[in-house]
Amino acid sequence: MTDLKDKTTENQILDAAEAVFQSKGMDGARMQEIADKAGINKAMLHYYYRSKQQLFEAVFKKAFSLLAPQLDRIINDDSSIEEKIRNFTFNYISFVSNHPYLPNFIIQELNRNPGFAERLRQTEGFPNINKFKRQLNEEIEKGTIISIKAEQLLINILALNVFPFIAKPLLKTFINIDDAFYKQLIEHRKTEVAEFIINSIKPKNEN
Amino acid sequence: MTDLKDKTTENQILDAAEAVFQSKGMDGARMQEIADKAGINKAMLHYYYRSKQQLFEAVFKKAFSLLAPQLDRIINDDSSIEEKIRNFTFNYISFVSNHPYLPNFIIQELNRNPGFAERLRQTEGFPNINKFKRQLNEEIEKGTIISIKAEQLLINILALNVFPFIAKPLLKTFINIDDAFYKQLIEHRKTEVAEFIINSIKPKNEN
DNA sequence: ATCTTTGTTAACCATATGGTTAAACTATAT
DNA sequence: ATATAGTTTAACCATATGGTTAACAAAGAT
Repeated sequence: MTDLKDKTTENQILDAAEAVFQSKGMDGARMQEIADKAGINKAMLHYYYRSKQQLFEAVFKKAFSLLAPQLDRIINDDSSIEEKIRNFTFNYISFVSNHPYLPNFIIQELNRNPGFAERLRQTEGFPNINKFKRQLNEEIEKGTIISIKAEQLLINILALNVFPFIAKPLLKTFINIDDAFYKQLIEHRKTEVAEFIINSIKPKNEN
Repeated sequence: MTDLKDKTTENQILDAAEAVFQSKGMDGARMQEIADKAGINKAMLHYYYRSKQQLFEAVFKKAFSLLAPQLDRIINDDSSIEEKIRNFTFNYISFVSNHPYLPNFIIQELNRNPGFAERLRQTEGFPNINKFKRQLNEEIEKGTIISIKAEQLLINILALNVFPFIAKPLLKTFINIDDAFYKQLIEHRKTEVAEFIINSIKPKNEN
């Protein structure tokens, strides 16, 4: 019977746990709130996931597995560096716009528990950057891209794409705009960020 | 007597609270741990700062007032956009290298309590971007900088400078390097990030 | 039909946690 | 010396919190 029918409860729990953990973090989350949101008894949480920690890890791994393989796929396909930058930017911002809590959740919890990050590398779909590195160096060699370390470029790509979601409250206040305008800025970034990056790594005087 | 002599206890508390709050966040911090770290009785925390919330806010405001005015000063001085980018990048990365918990602490707590951000705008030293905006638009008019919205450029500048500190555990795993090498990457970024940005906003074919 | 496994609940438990209190201590002013 | 105001402590308190238990319900297997 544990096939598909009674998965409902387990899924209700996971859904509720996602909502609570992702908006309040491990420390701020309360088992009671998760139970309430799932519409079940608190004991059920422990019946399906032994402890808060294990429920949390289930949520975390699911969240991570939603983002990481996406990045991995794009940086390891057959397109050019330039196309990869455009693809990643567009896909990532589109996806995260619909899951705005994800990036902050992941980064926050990795900060709380840095050892966690290491355990993730073993995960299926964890981004491998070797191909990207080789490809970038080839394009630099050919002169189609200026000299830049792959690590730095990858940090820059991630920074420009992820940061606006993580720092939204700060940035909104800083540039003094409301939610609607912020959303609009993000929308523009789906293409602008890629151009910004590409502009930066394209050689000058290319005529 | 409350002049300078007995400020010690109050300062010990604030120092301890800083350490604990900044590494564990509001939710993860424990009053007992702060008391222990300060080497005093837990009741003292409430004697000097009525509640956890008030102690937290003291820590938060101090942290914010360490970063914000620095940014404000740079973007409102008389130098060119290009110089401002170089100055900010160098100063910010240098400063935060010595206070690595600060950016994550601030951004995390603003996410936990977005209303907090609004209250900060009144703060002395809160960055005002109007001059930067005007200046940027003038330079764009003159053709020394390509067309870009001030808001987007500011987001990009902050993203490239701040993100590597916030996402350190993720990035370390992602690009598969140890602490020493990460430190080195950051060191390079003190100048590289500015060049990256400037490269991106400088018109091509400038000869 | 009834035994067994799985799912669910209400009540309970031990401990952690933010906060309080009353008494003791310290030092200064008179 | 001693009254006074500020400082510090140990003990205490109410509540929140993660987790457990025992009894009960549902459903499949025999």
